[in-house]
Amino acid sequence: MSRATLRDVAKLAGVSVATASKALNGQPQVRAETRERVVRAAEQLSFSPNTLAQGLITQRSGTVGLLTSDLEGRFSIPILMGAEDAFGSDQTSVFLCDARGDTIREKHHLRALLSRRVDGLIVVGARPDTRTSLGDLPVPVVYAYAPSDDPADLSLITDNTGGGRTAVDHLIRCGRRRIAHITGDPSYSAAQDRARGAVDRLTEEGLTLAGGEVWFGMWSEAWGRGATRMLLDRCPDVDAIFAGSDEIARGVLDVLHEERIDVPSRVAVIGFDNWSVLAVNSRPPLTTIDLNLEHLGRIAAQRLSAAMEGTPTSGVETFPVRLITRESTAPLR
Amino acid sequence: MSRATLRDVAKLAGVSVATASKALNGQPQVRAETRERVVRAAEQLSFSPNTLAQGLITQRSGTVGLLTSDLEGRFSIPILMGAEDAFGSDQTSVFLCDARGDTIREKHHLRALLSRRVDGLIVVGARPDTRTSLGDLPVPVVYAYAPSDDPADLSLITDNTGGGRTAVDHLIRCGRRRIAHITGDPSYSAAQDRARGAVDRLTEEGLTLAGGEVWFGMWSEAWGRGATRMLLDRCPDVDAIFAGSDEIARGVLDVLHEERIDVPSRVAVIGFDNWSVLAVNSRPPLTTIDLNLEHLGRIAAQRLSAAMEGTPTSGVETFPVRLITRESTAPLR
DNA sequence: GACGTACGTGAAAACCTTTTCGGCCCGCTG
DNA sequence: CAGCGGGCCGAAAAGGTTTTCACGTACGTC
Repeated sequence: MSRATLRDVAKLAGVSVATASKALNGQPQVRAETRERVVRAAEQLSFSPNTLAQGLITQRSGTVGLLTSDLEGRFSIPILMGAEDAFGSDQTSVFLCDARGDTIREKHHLRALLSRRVDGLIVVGARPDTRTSLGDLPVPVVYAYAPSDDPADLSLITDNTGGGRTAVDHLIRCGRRRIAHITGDPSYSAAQDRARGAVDRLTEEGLTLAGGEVWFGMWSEAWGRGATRMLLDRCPDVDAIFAGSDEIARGVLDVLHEERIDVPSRVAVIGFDNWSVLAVNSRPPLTTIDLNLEHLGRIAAQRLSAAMEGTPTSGVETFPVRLITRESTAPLR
Repeated sequence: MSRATLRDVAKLAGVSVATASKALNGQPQVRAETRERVVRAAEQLSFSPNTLAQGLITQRSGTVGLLTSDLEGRFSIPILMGAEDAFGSDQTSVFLCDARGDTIREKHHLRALLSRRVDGLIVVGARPDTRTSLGDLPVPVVYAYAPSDDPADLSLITDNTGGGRTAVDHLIRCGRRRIAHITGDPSYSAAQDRARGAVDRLTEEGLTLAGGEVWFGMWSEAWGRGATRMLLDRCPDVDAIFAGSDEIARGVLDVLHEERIDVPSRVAVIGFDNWSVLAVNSRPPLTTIDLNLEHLGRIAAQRLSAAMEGTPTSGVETFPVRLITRESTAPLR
């Protein structure tokens, strides 16, 4: 395969480049018969227009940058996928850049992306805490997952507080009253927010946390196991555990299983993240909260498109999470 | 921030665009003093060259496409990361496209990428079986993880056979003699290859598989659990289990734990993939085989660069895997 | 003082496409 | 028959950069 240009096509069709261009782009001022000839010539040479040249003149590159710090992580990928399919793949392609949490690498990538004249930028954080704004750029930017600290930017985030509330609400509806919350690193706003949502819902019901307080620790199975042992020790009549992540939930389930405490009949367990390799394969399969990240990605793409068309928005938009019920929770009795 | 062009810079510096270009690109035929003036002007306007225009004339877009079918999966990401850092991020940016296993979507993406004049293409499969070649393209292509069926293409794959051999070799060195192999879907060449490597190594040692044959099934924890129960039933004196994936290994560990069979003192367990969320957090942490995919990605980028520079290669290159020892294996006694 | 050389600079072409505008031809109207 | 309008096409400019080549100046050499 070689590389035909529009001029080659025009020559083969016996017309000028201008006409060839119009023919291929569906412009009306070209006779049907001529158009047909051009189209055939283009096919014959397997012509595909040089997007660089197009971008040069339309001032639109048809590309966007996705700047992440969480490539190995599991948050940016679903967002990326959502974004990818919200932009028609023929219209817009996405440049993926992973800054690996390094600010200077991020600057570097940013520079490269601007140099490539991306039409917009999606910035995905590694954790849901606010991050510093990229400042004023010549292209629109959407922050996803981790919000920008500048209210003039547009940030799209998941509703962690609502997630905590939803989780506890589900447990209450299952008839549970002695609900504990084991979660991860307290320096994560996600941990704080989920806990707050959980406690709020309990309070509404006139309940307090089993175990007396939130069990903060680490985002790991090991912590889930350790905390569960301590919890059972201190509060053996607990009838539900809300884990701050699916990893933690796996640890919780593991210990309950070891102690021959049946899930869900005696203790219900709910996780967070819907990380399917963990949630689907656990014993029993884990009820959990899905962050709906593909949706977030799709919306990010839409907002970015809107901004590119000239109608930017700003502020923080919060998106609801979704309860995924599996078998680790069930009504009492 | 606005968008300065080279002309603006030139005007501000009081030189022609030609001179400005040469000054910024380190061409020798510019007086030092002039260069300095241009550079300052460029900084002042925060000029960044339009890569589209550069690409148009140099016939190099400085981009490559990464075409995958496994974005949600865990194979393409490490490869992508390896590739990303092998290309200097300032030299080359990567377009990420996920075909989601759909051939027509793949064609679509391919068309778009060629239209964007990518300088090269990396194709990553979702599973390690051979895939049909994309055929003759105007840019070099490297197939990674899943090899192309056309020997004229260059394919980079992991050594699954060697991995199976390495796993069993390690178990043998731990003094194990009654080694079973529980693995996934037999339609995957990965499953077949790993099994073959395992059996070969056993044969060299004059051993046969505990349980009589390879236990093919599914790539899931549940199958790992089920198979282990059957295995213990039929062959209670097994002293090592080689699991075809870390997921399966988790299932294996789970049942052994349930049956109060100590790992590694009575039965050693080794997994495959080094999927860290599974392997690191298991009880005990899992010895496993790492596919070294970042390395594969880096090599893919290097081979692609070489091909872009005019020295293409072809055939299938196989890359060694790596044993990661944790605590689920140990010498007997 | 004439000439050659080296160096620094600028004009212009090239990359490929889109779009505007002018021109041509045809048929129609008055 | 003159004039006019509409339909179709091509010439040319534009977009931002790199590169080639020619030009001008200053200097050194004979």
